[in-house]
Amino acid sequence: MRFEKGHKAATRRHIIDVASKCIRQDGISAAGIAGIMGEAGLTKGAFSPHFESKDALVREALASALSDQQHRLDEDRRTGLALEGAIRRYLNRAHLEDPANGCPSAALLPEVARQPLSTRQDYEKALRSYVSSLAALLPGADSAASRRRATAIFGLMVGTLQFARAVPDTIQAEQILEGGVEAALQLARV
Amino acid sequence: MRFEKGHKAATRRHIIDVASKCIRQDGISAAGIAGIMGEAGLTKGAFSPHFESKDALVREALASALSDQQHRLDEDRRTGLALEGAIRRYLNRAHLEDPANGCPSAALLPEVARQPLSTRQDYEKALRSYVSSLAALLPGADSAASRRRATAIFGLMVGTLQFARAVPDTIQAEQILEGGVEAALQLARV
DNA sequence: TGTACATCAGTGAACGCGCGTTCACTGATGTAC
DNA sequence: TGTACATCAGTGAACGCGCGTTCACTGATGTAC
Repeated sequence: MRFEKGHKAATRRHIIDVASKCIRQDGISAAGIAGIMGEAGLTKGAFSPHFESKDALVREALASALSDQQHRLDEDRRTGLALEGAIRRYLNRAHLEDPANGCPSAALLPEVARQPLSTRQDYEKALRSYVSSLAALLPGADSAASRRRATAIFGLMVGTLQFARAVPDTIQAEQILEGGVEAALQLARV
Repeated sequence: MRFEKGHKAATRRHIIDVASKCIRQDGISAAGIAGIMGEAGLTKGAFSPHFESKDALVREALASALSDQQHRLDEDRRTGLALEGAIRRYLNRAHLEDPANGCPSAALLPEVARQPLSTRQDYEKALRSYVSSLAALLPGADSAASRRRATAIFGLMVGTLQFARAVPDTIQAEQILEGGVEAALQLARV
Protein backbone atom coordinates (compact mmCIF):
# COMPACT_ATOMS: atom_id res chain seq x y z
CA MET A 1 0.00 0.00 0.00
CA ARG A 2 1.87 2.99 -1.26
CA PHE A 3 0.35 6.29 -0.15
CA GLU A 4 -0.21 9.68 -1.72
CA LYS A 5 2.28 12.45 -1.02
CA GLY A 6 1.85 14.02 2.42
CA HIS A 7 0.19 10.94 3.84
CA LYS A 8 2.92 10.23 6.35
CA ALA A 9 2.95 13.82 7.59
CA ALA A 10 -0.83 13.69 7.97
CA THR A 11 -0.60 10.46 9.98
CA ARG A 12 2.06 11.99 12.20
CA ARG A 13 -0.16 15.01 12.79
CA HIS A 14 -3.06 12.70 13.60
CA ILE A 15 -1.00 10.72 16.14
CA ILE A 16 0.02 13.97 17.87
CA ASP A 17 -3.60 15.13 18.04
CA VAL A 18 -4.75 11.83 19.52
CA ALA A 19 -1.83 11.74 21.96
CA SER A 20 -2.53 15.28 23.14
CA LYS A 21 -6.06 14.17 24.11
CA CYS A 22 -4.90 10.88 25.68
CA ILE A 23 -2.30 12.48 27.94
CA ARG A 24 -4.77 15.11 29.14
CA GLN A 25 -7.32 12.37 29.81
CA ASP A 26 -5.09 9.81 31.57
CA GLY A 27 -1.95 11.70 32.52
CA ILE A 28 1.46 11.55 30.84
CA SER A 29 2.90 8.49 32.52
CA ALA A 30 -0.40 6.57 32.56
CA ALA A 31 -1.04 7.12 28.82
CA GLY A 32 0.60 4.28 26.86
CA ILE A 33 1.89 4.16 23.31
CA ALA A 34 -0.20 1.11 22.43
CA GLY A 35 -3.32 2.92 23.64
CA ILE A 36 -2.55 6.11 21.73
CA MET A 37 -1.72 4.27 18.50
CA GLY A 38 -4.85 2.12 18.85
CA GLU A 39 -6.99 5.23 19.39
CA ALA A 40 -5.40 6.66 16.23
CA GLY A 41 -6.43 3.53 14.28
CA LEU A 42 -2.90 2.16 13.93
CA THR A 43 -0.78 -0.56 15.52
CA LYS A 44 2.00 0.27 17.93
CA GLY A 45 4.57 -0.89 15.36
CA ALA A 46 3.85 2.28 13.40
CA PHE A 47 5.07 4.43 16.28
CA SER A 48 8.85 4.34 15.82
CA PRO A 49 8.96 5.52 12.18
CA HIS A 50 7.18 8.68 13.37
CA PHE A 51 8.76 9.45 16.75
CA GLU A 52 12.09 8.78 18.37
CA SER A 53 10.65 7.98 21.79
CA LYS A 54 7.62 8.44 24.01
CA ASP A 55 9.25 11.57 25.47
CA ALA A 56 9.50 13.03 21.96
CA LEU A 57 5.81 12.39 21.30
CA VAL A 58 4.80 13.77 24.69
CA ARG A 59 6.78 16.91 24.00
CA GLU A 60 5.01 17.46 20.68
CA ALA A 61 1.60 16.50 22.02
CA LEU A 62 1.93 18.93 24.92
CA ALA A 63 3.17 21.69 22.61
CA SER A 64 0.21 21.04 20.35
CA ALA A 65 -2.32 21.25 23.19
CA LEU A 66 -0.74 24.49 24.42
CA SER A 67 -0.75 25.96 20.94
CA ASP A 68 -4.43 25.07 20.46
CA GLN A 69 -5.25 26.79 23.73
CA GLN A 70 -3.28 29.86 22.69
CA HIS A 71 -5.03 30.05 19.33
CA ARG A 72 -8.44 29.70 20.92
CA LEU A 73 -7.70 32.61 23.27
CA ASP A 74 -6.31 34.74 20.45
CA GLU A 75 -9.40 34.02 18.36
CA ASP A 76 -11.58 35.05 21.32
CA ARG A 77 -9.60 38.27 21.67
CA ARG A 78 -9.99 38.96 17.96
CA THR A 79 -13.75 38.69 18.31
CA GLY A 80 -13.72 41.13 21.21
CA LEU A 81 -14.06 38.77 24.20
CA ALA A 82 -13.31 40.46 27.50
CA LEU A 83 -11.32 38.93 30.36
CA GLU A 84 -14.52 38.04 32.20
CA GLY A 85 -15.60 35.96 29.21
CA ALA A 86 -12.26 34.14 29.15
CA ILE A 87 -12.50 33.43 32.88
CA ARG A 88 -16.07 32.13 32.62
CA ARG A 89 -15.19 29.97 29.64
CA TYR A 90 -12.39 28.42 31.69
CA LEU A 91 -14.04 28.01 35.13
CA ASN A 92 -16.95 26.25 33.62
CA ARG A 93 -18.72 22.92 33.92
CA ALA A 94 -18.13 21.98 30.27
CA HIS A 95 -14.40 22.50 30.72
CA LEU A 96 -14.45 20.60 34.01
CA GLU A 97 -16.06 17.59 32.35
CA ASP A 98 -13.84 17.45 29.27
CA PRO A 99 -10.18 17.40 30.33
CA ALA A 100 -9.16 15.65 27.09
CA ASN A 101 -9.96 18.80 25.10
CA GLY A 102 -9.24 21.27 27.87
CA CYS A 103 -6.37 23.19 29.42
CA PRO A 104 -3.17 21.10 29.41
CA SER A 105 -1.92 22.95 32.48
CA ALA A 106 -4.96 21.97 34.54
CA ALA A 107 -4.59 18.34 33.42
CA LEU A 108 -0.82 17.93 33.56
CA LEU A 109 1.10 20.64 35.42
CA PRO A 110 2.69 18.59 38.21
CA GLU A 111 3.74 15.99 35.63
CA VAL A 112 5.17 18.67 33.34
CA ALA A 113 7.46 19.68 36.22
CA ARG A 114 8.90 16.11 36.12
CA GLN A 115 9.52 16.07 32.35
CA PRO A 116 12.92 16.40 30.63
CA LEU A 117 14.37 19.91 30.39
CA SER A 118 13.49 20.42 26.72
CA THR A 119 9.81 19.75 27.40
CA ARG A 120 9.80 22.15 30.34
CA GLN A 121 11.51 24.81 28.22
CA ASP A 122 8.80 24.44 25.58
CA TYR A 123 6.23 24.74 28.35
CA GLU A 124 7.81 27.90 29.73
CA LYS A 125 7.69 29.56 26.32
CA ALA A 126 4.07 28.60 25.77
CA LEU A 127 3.10 29.80 29.26
CA ARG A 128 4.81 33.17 28.68
CA SER A 129 2.93 33.60 25.46
CA TYR A 130 -0.43 32.62 26.93
CA VAL A 131 0.08 34.95 29.87
CA SER A 132 0.86 37.79 27.46
CA SER A 133 -2.42 37.23 25.66
CA LEU A 134 -4.28 37.19 28.96
CA ALA A 135 -2.43 40.32 30.12
CA ALA A 136 -3.57 42.12 26.98
CA LEU A 137 -7.11 41.81 28.35
CA LEU A 138 -6.18 43.55 31.61
CA PRO A 139 -6.15 47.27 32.36
CA GLY A 140 -2.63 48.45 31.51
CA ALA A 141 -2.55 45.98 28.57
CA ASP A 142 0.57 43.86 28.13
CA SER A 143 2.88 45.55 30.65
CA ALA A 144 5.20 43.77 33.09
CA ALA A 145 2.77 44.48 35.95
CA SER A 146 -0.21 43.14 34.04
CA ARG A 147 1.67 40.00 32.97
CA ARG A 148 2.52 39.43 36.61
CA ARG A 149 -1.11 39.81 37.50
CA ALA A 150 -2.23 37.66 34.55
CA THR A 151 0.08 34.86 35.73
CA ALA A 152 -1.57 34.91 39.16
CA ILE A 153 -5.05 34.96 37.62
CA PHE A 154 -4.16 32.00 35.39
CA GLY A 155 -2.68 30.20 38.41
CA LEU A 156 -5.93 30.77 40.25
CA MET A 157 -7.92 29.39 37.31
CA VAL A 158 -5.71 26.30 36.98
CA GLY A 159 -5.70 25.47 40.70
CA THR A 160 -9.42 26.10 41.01
CA LEU A 161 -10.31 23.88 38.06
CA GLN A 162 -8.08 21.14 39.49
CA PHE A 163 -9.90 21.35 42.84
CA ALA A 164 -13.28 21.18 41.13
CA ARG A 165 -12.19 18.12 39.14
CA ALA A 166 -10.75 16.27 42.14
CA VAL A 167 -13.79 16.72 44.35
CA PRO A 168 -16.45 14.04 43.68
CA ASP A 169 -19.43 16.13 44.81
CA THR A 170 -20.71 18.00 41.74
CA ILE A 171 -22.46 20.67 43.77
CA GLN A 172 -19.31 21.47 45.69
CA ALA A 173 -17.38 21.47 42.39
CA GLU A 174 -19.73 24.13 40.99
CA GLN A 175 -19.32 26.24 44.10
CA ILE A 176 -15.55 26.02 43.78
CA LEU A 177 -15.78 27.21 40.18
CA GLU A 178 -18.07 30.11 41.11
CA GLY A 179 -15.82 31.24 43.94
CA GLY A 180 -12.91 31.10 41.50
CA VAL A 181 -14.69 33.31 38.96
CA GLU A 182 -15.47 35.86 41.65
CA ALA A 183 -11.89 35.95 42.93
CA ALA A 184 -10.38 36.06 39.42
CA LEU A 185 -12.58 39.02 38.56
CA GLN A 186 -11.47 40.82 41.69
CA LEU A 187 -7.82 40.27 40.73
CA ALA A 188 -8.56 41.61 37.27
CA ARG A 189 -9.99 44.84 38.66
CA VAL A 190 -6.60 46.43 39.42
CA MET B 1 12.85 -13.06 63.83
CA ARG B 2 9.86 -12.51 66.04
CA PHE B 3 9.21 -8.86 66.81
CA GLU B 4 8.07 -6.88 69.82
CA LYS B 5 4.42 -5.90 70.10
CA GLY B 6 3.49 -2.98 67.88
CA HIS B 7 6.34 -3.63 65.48
CA LYS B 8 4.09 -4.44 62.54
CA ALA B 9 1.98 -1.34 63.09
CA ALA B 10 5.16 0.75 63.24
CA THR B 11 6.39 -0.75 59.96
CA ARG B 12 3.06 -0.07 58.35
CA ARG B 13 3.21 3.53 59.53
CA HIS B 14 6.76 3.81 58.16
CA ILE B 15 5.72 2.48 54.73
CA ILE B 16 2.90 5.03 54.57
CA ASP B 17 5.30 7.87 55.45
CA VAL B 18 7.80 6.80 52.81
CA ALA B 19 5.05 6.31 50.21
CA SER B 20 3.62 9.74 50.91
CA LYS B 21 7.01 11.26 50.05
CA CYS B 22 7.56 9.02 46.99
CA ILE B 23 4.22 9.82 45.38
CA ARG B 24 4.73 13.56 45.89
CA GLN B 25 8.21 13.26 44.41
CA ASP B 26 7.45 11.07 41.37
CA GLY B 27 3.69 11.18 40.97
CA ILE B 28 1.16 8.51 41.88
CA SER B 29 1.35 6.33 38.79
CA ALA B 30 5.12 6.72 38.36
CA ALA B 31 5.89 5.73 41.97
CA GLY B 32 6.30 1.94 42.15
CA ILE B 33 5.78 -0.45 45.04
CA ALA B 34 9.28 -1.92 44.70
CA GLY B 35 10.77 1.57 44.92
CA ILE B 36 8.69 2.57 47.93
CA MET B 37 9.43 -0.67 49.82
CA GLY B 38 13.14 -0.38 48.98
CA GLU B 39 13.18 3.21 50.23
CA ALA B 40 11.56 1.95 53.43
CA GLY B 41 14.34 -0.64 53.85
CA LEU B 42 12.17 -3.64 53.01
CA THR B 43 11.63 -5.96 50.06
CA LYS B 44 8.52 -5.74 47.95
CA GLY B 45 7.35 -9.13 49.29
CA ALA B 46 6.53 -7.38 52.57
CA PHE B 47 3.98 -5.17 50.85
CA SER B 48 0.94 -7.46 50.67
CA PRO B 49 0.73 -8.33 54.38
CA HIS B 50 0.36 -4.60 55.05
CA PHE B 51 -1.83 -3.33 52.21
CA GLU B 52 -4.50 -4.84 50.01
CA SER B 53 -3.34 -3.07 46.86
CA LYS B 54 -1.38 -0.12 45.56
CA ASP B 55 -4.60 1.93 45.48
CA ALA B 56 -5.08 1.23 49.19
CA LEU B 57 -1.57 2.42 50.01
CA VAL B 58 -1.93 5.49 47.81
CA ARG B 59 -5.16 6.36 49.58
CA GLU B 60 -3.51 6.16 52.98
CA ALA B 61 -0.33 7.92 51.87
CA LEU B 62 -2.31 10.80 50.39
CA ALA B 63 -4.49 11.05 53.50
CA SER B 64 -1.34 11.12 55.62
CA ALA B 65 0.25 13.91 53.58
CA LEU B 66 -2.94 15.94 53.77
CA SER B 67 -3.23 15.40 57.49
CA ASP B 68 0.39 16.51 58.03
CA GLN B 69 -0.31 19.66 56.08
CA GLN B 70 -3.44 20.31 58.12
CA HIS B 71 -1.58 19.85 61.41
CA ARG B 72 1.22 22.12 60.35
CA LEU B 73 -1.27 24.88 59.51
CA ASP B 74 -3.16 24.37 62.78
CA GLU B 75 0.11 24.52 64.71
CA ASP B 76 0.95 27.77 62.92
CA ARG B 77 -2.44 29.18 63.81
CA ARG B 78 -1.98 28.16 67.45
CA THR B 79 1.27 30.13 67.54
CA GLY B 80 -0.46 33.18 66.10
CA LEU B 81 0.65 33.06 62.46
CA ALA B 82 -1.35 35.39 60.23
CA LEU B 83 -2.59 34.56 56.73
CA GLU B 84 0.30 36.46 55.17
CA GLY B 85 2.72 34.16 56.97
CA ALA B 86 0.90 31.09 55.71
CA ILE B 87 0.95 32.42 52.16
CA ARG B 88 4.65 33.27 52.28
CA ARG B 89 5.48 29.90 53.77
CA TYR B 90 3.67 28.26 50.86
CA LEU B 91 4.78 30.40 47.90
CA ASN B 92 8.37 30.00 48.82
CA ARG B 93 11.58 28.70 47.28
CA ALA B 94 12.10 26.04 49.95
CA HIS B 95 8.63 24.64 49.27
CA LEU B 96 9.22 24.82 45.53
CA GLU B 97 12.39 22.76 45.81
CA ASP B 98 11.05 20.10 48.14
CA PRO B 99 7.86 18.61 46.67
CA ALA B 100 8.39 15.33 48.57
CA ASN B 101 7.68 17.09 51.86
CA GLY B 102 5.38 19.74 50.48
CA CYS B 103 1.75 20.28 49.60
CA PRO B 104 0.17 17.11 48.18
CA SER B 105 -2.29 19.17 46.17
CA ALA B 106 0.49 21.03 44.35
CA ALA B 107 2.25 17.73 43.60
CA LEU B 108 -0.72 15.51 42.75
CA LEU B 109 -4.01 17.27 42.12
CA PRO B 110 -4.64 16.25 38.49
CA GLU B 111 -3.78 12.67 39.41
CA VAL B 112 -6.08 12.77 42.43
CA ALA B 113 -8.93 13.59 40.04
CA ARG B 114 -8.23 10.25 38.28
CA GLN B 115 -8.20 8.16 41.48
CA PRO B 116 -10.96 5.80 42.67
CA LEU B 117 -14.00 7.43 44.27
CA SER B 118 -13.02 6.57 47.86
CA THR B 119 -9.68 8.35 47.48
CA ARG B 120 -11.38 11.41 46.01
CA GLN B 121 -13.91 11.42 48.84
CA ASP B 122 -11.07 11.40 51.37
CA TYR B 123 -9.47 14.23 49.44
CA GLU B 124 -12.66 16.28 49.46
CA LYS B 125 -12.96 15.97 53.23
CA ALA B 126 -9.34 16.96 53.80
CA LEU B 127 -9.67 19.91 51.42
CA ARG B 128 -12.79 21.14 53.22
CA SER B 129 -11.00 20.96 56.54
CA TYR B 130 -7.88 22.73 55.26
CA VAL B 131 -9.95 25.48 53.68
CA SER B 132 -11.77 25.97 57.00
CA SER B 133 -8.46 26.48 58.78
CA LEU B 134 -7.36 28.97 56.14
CA ALA B 135 -10.72 30.74 56.30
CA ALA B 136 -10.27 31.19 60.06
CA LEU B 137 -7.34 33.47 59.20
CA LEU B 138 -9.50 35.70 56.99
CA PRO B 139 -11.58 38.71 58.05
CA GLY B 140 -15.04 37.31 58.88
CA ALA B 141 -13.39 34.15 60.28
CA ASP B 142 -14.81 30.77 59.22
CA SER B 143 -18.01 31.92 57.49
CA ALA B 144 -19.36 30.54 54.21
CA ALA B 145 -18.12 33.63 52.37
CA SER B 146 -14.63 33.39 53.85
CA ARG B 147 -14.41 29.65 53.06
CA ARG B 148 -15.35 30.48 49.50
CA ARG B 149 -12.62 33.07 49.41
CA ALA B 150 -10.12 30.77 51.16
CA THR B 151 -10.74 28.10 48.50
CA ALA B 152 -9.88 30.59 45.77
CA ILE B 153 -6.76 31.74 47.64
CA PHE B 154 -5.64 28.15 48.09
CA GLY B 155 -6.35 27.46 44.40
CA LEU B 156 -4.18 30.44 43.53
CA MET B 157 -1.37 29.15 45.75
CA VAL B 158 -1.55 25.62 44.30
CA GLY B 159 -1.64 26.73 40.65
CA THR B 160 1.10 29.30 41.20
CA LEU B 161 3.45 26.83 42.90
CA GLN B 162 2.83 24.35 40.07
CA PHE B 163 3.76 27.01 37.49
CA ALA B 164 6.92 27.88 39.39
CA ARG B 165 7.91 24.21 39.55
CA ALA B 166 7.25 23.51 35.89
CA VAL B 167 9.26 26.45 34.59
CA PRO B 168 13.00 25.65 34.32
CA ASP B 169 14.23 29.23 34.70
CA THR B 170 14.73 29.83 38.45
CA ILE B 171 14.48 33.59 38.15
CA GLN B 172 11.17 33.37 36.37
CA ALA B 173 10.02 30.86 38.98
CA GLU B 174 10.80 33.32 41.78
CA GLN B 175 8.88 36.06 39.97
CA ILE B 176 5.89 33.77 39.60
CA LEU B 177 5.96 33.08 43.34
CA GLU B 178 6.21 36.78 44.19
CA GLY B 179 3.32 37.67 41.89
CA GLY B 180 1.32 34.95 43.57
CA VAL B 181 1.99 36.28 47.06
CA GLU B 182 0.92 39.76 46.00
CA ALA B 183 -2.32 38.51 44.40
CA ALA B 184 -3.14 36.19 47.31
CA LEU B 185 -2.74 39.06 49.74
CA GLN B 186 -5.06 41.18 47.67
CA LEU B 187 -7.69 38.44 47.72
CA ALA B 188 -7.28 38.17 51.50
CA ARG B 189 -8.01 41.86 51.99
CA VAL B 190 -11.76 41.51 51.55
C1' DT C 1 -1.09 0.64 -23.58
C1' DG C 2 0.69 -3.23 -20.83
C1' DT C 3 3.84 -5.30 -17.63
C1' DA C 4 7.60 -5.71 -14.27
C1' DC C 5 9.65 -3.50 -10.64
C1' DA C 6 10.67 -0.16 -6.71
C1' DT C 7 8.81 2.23 -2.99
C1' DC C 8 7.70 2.71 1.83
C1' DA C 9 3.73 3.37 5.48
C1' DG C 10 2.18 0.26 8.26
C1' DT C 11 1.95 -4.76 10.35
C1' DG C 12 2.66 -8.01 13.84
C1' DA C 13 5.77 -10.82 16.36
C1' DA C 14 9.39 -10.52 19.44
C1' DC C 15 12.77 -8.12 22.72
C1' DG C 16 14.04 -7.24 27.72
C1' DC C 17 12.18 -5.03 31.52
C1' DG C 18 9.60 -3.55 35.51
C1' DC C 19 5.05 -3.57 37.06
C1' DG C 20 1.59 -5.28 40.98
C1' DT C 21 0.71 -9.41 43.26
C1' DT C 22 1.22 -14.17 45.36
C1' DC C 23 3.20 -17.61 48.26
C1' DA C 24 6.21 -21.29 50.26
C1' DC C 25 9.64 -20.51 53.25
C1' DT C 26 12.97 -18.50 57.01
C1' DG C 27 14.55 -17.72 61.46
C1' DA C 28 14.74 -14.79 65.75
C1' DT C 29 12.23 -14.47 69.70
C1' DG C 30 8.24 -15.11 73.09
C1' DT C 31 5.92 -18.80 75.48
C1' DA C 32 4.84 -23.41 77.54
C1' DC C 33 6.35 -26.93 80.07
C1' DT D 1 16.38 -22.41 85.22
C1' DG D 2 16.59 -24.98 80.78
C1' DT D 3 14.66 -26.71 76.54
C1' DA D 4 11.34 -27.54 72.81
C1' DC D 5 8.01 -25.46 70.27
C1' DA D 6 4.86 -21.87 68.16
C1' DT D 7 4.66 -17.49 66.20
C1' DC D 8 4.68 -14.38 62.38
C1' DA D 9 7.17 -10.13 60.02
C1' DG D 10 9.75 -10.29 56.41
C1' DT D 11 12.29 -12.77 52.30
C1' DG D 12 12.94 -13.87 47.65
C1' DA D 13 11.47 -16.36 43.72
C1' DA D 14 7.87 -16.66 40.62
C1' DC D 15 3.33 -15.24 38.36
C1' DG D 16 1.07 -12.99 34.22
C1' DC D 17 0.92 -8.68 32.13
C1' DG D 18 1.73 -4.45 29.70
C1' DC D 19 5.31 -1.31 28.97
C1' DG D 20 8.54 1.09 25.24
C1' DT D 21 11.13 -0.33 21.48
C1' DT D 22 12.93 -3.04 17.36
C1' DC D 23 12.69 -5.20 12.95
C1' DA D 24 11.84 -8.53 9.09
C1' DC D 25 8.15 -8.45 6.35
C1' DT D 26 3.74 -7.07 3.53
C1' DG D 27 1.36 -5.39 -0.25
C1' DA D 28 -1.00 -1.45 -2.73
C1' DT D 29 0.36 1.88 -5.75
C1' DG D 30 3.54 5.03 -8.51
C1' DT D 31 7.06 4.67 -12.00
C1' DA D 32 10.11 2.86 -15.76
C1' DC D 33 10.36 0.61 -19.77
